[in-house]
Amino acid sequence: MFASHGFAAARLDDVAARAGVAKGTLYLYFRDKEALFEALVRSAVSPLLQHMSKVAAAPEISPLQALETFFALFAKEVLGTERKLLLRLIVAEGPRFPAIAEFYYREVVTHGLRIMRALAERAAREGAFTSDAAARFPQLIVAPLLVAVLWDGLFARIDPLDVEGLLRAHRQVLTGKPEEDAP
Amino acid sequence: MFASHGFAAARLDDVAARAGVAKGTLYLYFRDKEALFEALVRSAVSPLLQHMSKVAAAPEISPLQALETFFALFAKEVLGTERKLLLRLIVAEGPRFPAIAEFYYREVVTHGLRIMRALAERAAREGAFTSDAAARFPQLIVAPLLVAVLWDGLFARIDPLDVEGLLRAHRQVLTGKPEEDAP
Amino acid sequence: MFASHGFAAARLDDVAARAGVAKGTLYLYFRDKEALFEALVRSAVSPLLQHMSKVAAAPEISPLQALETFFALFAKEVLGTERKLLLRLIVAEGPRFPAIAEFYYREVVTHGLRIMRALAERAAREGAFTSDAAARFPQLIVAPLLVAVLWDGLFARIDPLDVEGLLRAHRQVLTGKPEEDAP
Amino acid sequence: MFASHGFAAARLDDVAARAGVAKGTLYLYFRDKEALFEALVRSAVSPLLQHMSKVAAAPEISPLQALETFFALFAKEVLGTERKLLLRLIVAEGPRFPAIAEFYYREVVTHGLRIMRALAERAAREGAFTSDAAARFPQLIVAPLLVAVLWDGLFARIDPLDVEGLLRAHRQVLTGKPEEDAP
DNA sequence: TATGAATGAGCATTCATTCAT
DNA sequence: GATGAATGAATGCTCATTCAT
Repeated sequence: MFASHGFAAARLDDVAARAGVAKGTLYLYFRDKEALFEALVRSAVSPLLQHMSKVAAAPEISPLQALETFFALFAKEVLGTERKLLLRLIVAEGPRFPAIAEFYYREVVTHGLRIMRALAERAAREGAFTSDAAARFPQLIVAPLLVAVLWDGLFARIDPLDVEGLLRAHRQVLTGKPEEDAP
Repeated sequence: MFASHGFAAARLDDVAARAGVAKGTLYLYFRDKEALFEALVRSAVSPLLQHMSKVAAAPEISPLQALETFFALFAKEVLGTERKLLLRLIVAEGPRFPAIAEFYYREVVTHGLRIMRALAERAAREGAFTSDAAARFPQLIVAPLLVAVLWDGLFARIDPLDVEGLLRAHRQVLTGKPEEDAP
Repeated sequence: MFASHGFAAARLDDVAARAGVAKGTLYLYFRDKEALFEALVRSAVSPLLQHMSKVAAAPEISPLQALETFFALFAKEVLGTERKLLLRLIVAEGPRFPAIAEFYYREVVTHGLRIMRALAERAAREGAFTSDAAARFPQLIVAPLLVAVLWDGLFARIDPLDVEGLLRAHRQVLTGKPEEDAP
Repeated sequence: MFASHGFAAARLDDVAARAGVAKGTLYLYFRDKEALFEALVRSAVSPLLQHMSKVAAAPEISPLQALETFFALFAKEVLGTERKLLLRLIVAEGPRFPAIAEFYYREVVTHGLRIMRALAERAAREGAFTSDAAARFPQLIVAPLLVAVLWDGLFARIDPLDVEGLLRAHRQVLTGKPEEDAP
């Protein structure tokens, strides 16, 4: 409900109904709507973390392979599931919920950027990336993923995005190669 | 009010107060809250479009210069003003206001991407970009800008972003050059 | 507007529009909505009075003929026109507008009943009516007319009323004749 | 509240206060103001129906006695109670609430007229009525009752109606007898 | 005299929150 | 623990009324 309606427009009636409990029951577990919302985000974030850890724990494969794997995982496990809604939710409601934003920053953003940075540094060292720019600003690696998620939410019906093509092109830019080798 | 509170949480009382009119007056000009919201977005978007067109219509400057100008303009006119709130607003409320999303797509996204595509094609042809990847997916050029806006709204207080550095690094990645010439 | 929507639901916007003037103009002529309403009713009542006078001024025809004439006039000039709305309006809003009710009583009801009473007295004297009951309660003569008006407003769409038949039957009852002579 | 103020002017605040509940509580039981209004009419009408059925189901009493009983019942249970307000309410608001009008027609009018018609037919057959006019248009029997209710609402303060006298005179007219036997 | 933009009190409706059972 | 009926503050919207032009 929160993901599809936003914080303010989500009704606790519906939340309770979807949870299969009475509305009053919610208040046994959460002080108020905000607390429920924050708990939801926190709990929804952990699977995201686990997925990220998987990628991070990947064995010694080349940076490019790691990037490809990461992108594929993202496409499948975030864009392909309701997890994309979580991302949108944080972007939409974060500014009004500093606690949420901070939590998300601490639990997801720093981890993710650390992994991306390590990847980019290795890639720069090994010559896979044309510079250490992405290592200094690992946000550059993730930015198109975020665009994909938001595009999906906003314009999917008008002009669906070729996510795979976008990510392939993104890798092309990062590696500076005019053409990507067929897999 | 919309930008800082979101659509649902913005109260028309406050909107009217800020506008210096009585609540009823709003209804002389807008059918309802939603119409007011759409009008706001429309009106706030026009100057953005004009700015973009200016850059696009720039005469014979190199693609890299155009990129730099564009980024600078963005940093100053969007990130440096309340317009960044508008962007966040659209991202946050767009999914629930298809009309807004479609309007924004038609009026802003297509224009913007067309300009970026033209720029990227020229850059690819002239060898300024390492490939035509950005020409095929001009979203790649804009993605870090969006990230900058969202980062600003979410994490500015915790970990402010070096926007200039980010954009410089972004240009570095796009051009494939290990280091950018000092301006 | 008042007739079809009732006092409360009639909007002065619409009244002004139908009158072809601006809303503010109404207030040049009427202190407020109530004053306008009362003026409307007062002015609409006068044609009713004129019609009644016609009947009253009828030459020396038999009571039965007078009755027939009166009923026919009513069917044509009240039920067949928008005047029936006025009647409904007074019935509906009268209880909340004592001034209206009193005015209507004074201007219409007393006149009407006086005429009916005179008619009934003559009819009783001449043996056209079976008793002086209708002379003592001339409302009895008018009651079916009122029923016809209200029925028209409430049930016309479900079960239209044969007004002519009703009034013929009513005359039959009043005169006590098993069958009415064909005219 | 509805009866004394009309539908539009009745405030749910007052309704709730009179019901001894909070305003929000009303919406637990009725979808909106209109639904509440319809429910009110429905609930107020049922006792009326039951009373009527009682009289109708009366065993072997003469038509005249039935008529007398019916009129007495009406005087006591409608004119003597707040139910008369209901009648006025339906007359006043019916035209704007077709559902109400139809419901009232189906549930009350048809029943009532059927009973009156049966009574009138028997009376005509037995010679108690001078013709079958009232059997063909049973509205004629009820009309003075309606007049009594409306008169009460409109002119009671100016010129109270002798209801008993009116109804006695009405029976006189129906039966064609110059004078009614003392009971 | 006429306008119509502006007003703001008023009201129906919603929904987060409470609490007796 | 769980319920769900009840609450009442909050808010979008309407419309009679005013008044500067």
